Amino acid sequence: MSVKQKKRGRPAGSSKALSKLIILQQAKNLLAEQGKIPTLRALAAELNVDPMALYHYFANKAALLEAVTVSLLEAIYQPNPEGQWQAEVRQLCHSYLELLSRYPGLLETMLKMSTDGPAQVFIARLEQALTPLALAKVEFEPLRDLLADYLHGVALAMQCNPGGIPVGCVDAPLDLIFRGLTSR
Amino acid sequence: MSVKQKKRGRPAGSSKALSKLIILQQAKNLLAEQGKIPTLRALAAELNVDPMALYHYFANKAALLEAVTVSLLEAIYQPNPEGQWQAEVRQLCHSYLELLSRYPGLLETMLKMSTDGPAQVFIARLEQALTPLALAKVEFEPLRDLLADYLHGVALAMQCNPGGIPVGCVDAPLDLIFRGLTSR
DNA sequence: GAATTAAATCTACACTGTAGAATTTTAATT
DNA sequence: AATTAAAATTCTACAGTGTAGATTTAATTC
Repeated sequence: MSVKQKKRGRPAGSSKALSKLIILQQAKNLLAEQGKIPTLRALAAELNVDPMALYHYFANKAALLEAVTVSLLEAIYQPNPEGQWQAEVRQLCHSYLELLSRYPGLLETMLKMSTDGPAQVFIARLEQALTPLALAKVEFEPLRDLLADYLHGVALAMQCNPGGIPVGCVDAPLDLIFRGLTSR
Repeated sequence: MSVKQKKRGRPAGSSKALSKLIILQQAKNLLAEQGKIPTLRALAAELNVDPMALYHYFANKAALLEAVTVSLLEAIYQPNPEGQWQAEVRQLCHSYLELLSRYPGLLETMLKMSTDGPAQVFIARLEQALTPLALAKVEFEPLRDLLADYLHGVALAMQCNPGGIPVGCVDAPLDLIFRGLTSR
């Protein structure tokens, strides 16, 4: 009887073993704990469930990771539109980077997603932070692209070099960007 | 005799089937053709050789990819230190991006490498292009970090969204950076 | 000529995502 | 109440991945 064989089929009573929420929560835990995307088998083991059970809730692994990404990205810093814009942007960037580095794989998942919803979250928050500047579209867009891609590059470096790069590394480059912005 | 069984053991005469160079060349071809890192089996098949033969020349797949990376990065644009620095930097960035997007996987391989030789190539060329500005160290370093990580972010976006992003997308953000640089 | 090294193949393993079928329970329909 | 359908789960199995280890053959060295 070495390995306990679990009973097959739908569980009795109202004791559903799983739910999207539970799966996502555990996936986030493992992602943060192990610093890398868990395998479906590892995730299922943690949930005490057969790996294939996950497919009842998500079409495939990519869909699961996208759901994790959407859910996590809501948590980035919400800037105060009436604050000091430079400090607000800085805090937003730090928050974004902390998230992307605490949950490796988020970045690639986000960039590969068909819906750009998650990517828009950062951009929307950036607009909030920059409200005081009242930038025109042609001024805002290059800044947005520069900032987003720069942070993605830093996040990628962080996740290729775990623990070796602090989020503060963006401060001097951010100053450089700000300088180009204030000297219009 | 459906499948032809190749003769085992060291080949006769001076007809060595493989060499580091041949492997690297074919790896680059497949990388560019298929737009993704080939499997060792695919690479070996293209070379008409057993997959394990590759391990005679490289310790593992990562080592092979690192060799590809080192070899390819030499090819980026060599700026003229006496040219117009803005145009030189722009051309360097375009060249760097074209390389990173033509050979997906290069970026991650480079960032994960222990030796930072390959990453230094871009930085050295950037210094060349910026010679006319005679920047102090404290001015150069933020610029270097900003530019490198920004380009890596763009390259990542390109490789997550194949064919959808032209290298020219960096032009406006580059102008923004240049502005912060000329207004010292 | 014997021993060593070089260059290759073969076999086999653990790990991955996941397709497809079987099983058990609950809900819906007749 | 009986039947049918749907939901929630497990089991089995497969193809694809990198690669460890043993084996084979030929060239080189002593």
